[in-house]
Amino acid sequence: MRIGELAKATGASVRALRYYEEQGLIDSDRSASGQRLYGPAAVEKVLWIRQLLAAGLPSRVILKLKKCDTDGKASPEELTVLEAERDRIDKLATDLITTRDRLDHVIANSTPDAAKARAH
Amino acid sequence: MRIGELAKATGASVRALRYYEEQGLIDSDRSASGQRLYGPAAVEKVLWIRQLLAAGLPSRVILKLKKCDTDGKASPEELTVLEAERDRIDKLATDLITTRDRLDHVIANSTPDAAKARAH
DNA sequence: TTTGCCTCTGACGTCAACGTCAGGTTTTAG
DNA sequence: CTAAAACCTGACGTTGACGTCAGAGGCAAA
Repeated sequence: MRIGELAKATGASVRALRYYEEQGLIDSDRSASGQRLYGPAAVEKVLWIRQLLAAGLPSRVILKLKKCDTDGKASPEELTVLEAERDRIDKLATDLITTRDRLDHVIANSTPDAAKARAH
Repeated sequence: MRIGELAKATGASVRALRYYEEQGLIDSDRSASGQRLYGPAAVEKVLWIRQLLAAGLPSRVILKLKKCDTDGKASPEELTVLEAERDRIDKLATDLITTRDRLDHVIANSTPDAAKARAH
């Protein structure tokens, strides 16, 4: 598949895909004329990258992760970084839940028919 | 308390606190010479703001939220925005959990003593 | 072959949440 | 009284993940 098709399949923009390649996060074959060509496995890879980006991992760290993934091994320092990221994500997730709950509470108090509840 | 003390109490930098004020997220009294003075309640307010920022809410949205909080009511459109943010946070949190799990899996496979497991 | 869309490589623009520096005033410790 | 530390207002710098534009070439249909 070409880059436009991969973009549609993943939700990433064409620019984003070129950026990922520029950062070393994905690879591509090239046609005789220089156009990028991807196998079907690229879809999953890009989706995974986007999940990690959404989780706040910078592309440098995702690059480490990719090496671990392909090599099946990591240096102790890299491993430390990855574990730190995992813990950060974990804390972030639980913090987000409490934030959502508080936000929900504020919304409830701002909802018109909450006047009754407050009046009580 | 003055701005430096509030910074230490909240973990925010002095610059960040001035930025929050600039965006209308917090208020401050001023001393005769123009220095910012805060009541003890400011600590909680700032911590809440930081939670929301960490959750990815832009300051514009946090400003809406502040108005709802002080007024105890919101316009329907504002309410829609806030509910959308809540849902976004909710989805983000669950996505983060699955991302962490996948990341954990990769880490396990990259750990030296995982060779045994793979060899099996 | 011409039309219209896709793709290419630079390269500059953007945006939010601050960091940082300059140049000056204020507060506090000794 | 003085020096260090904290504070003030601008204003410019930074960072990451792209958006956007320019100029040139590639590809399928009619």
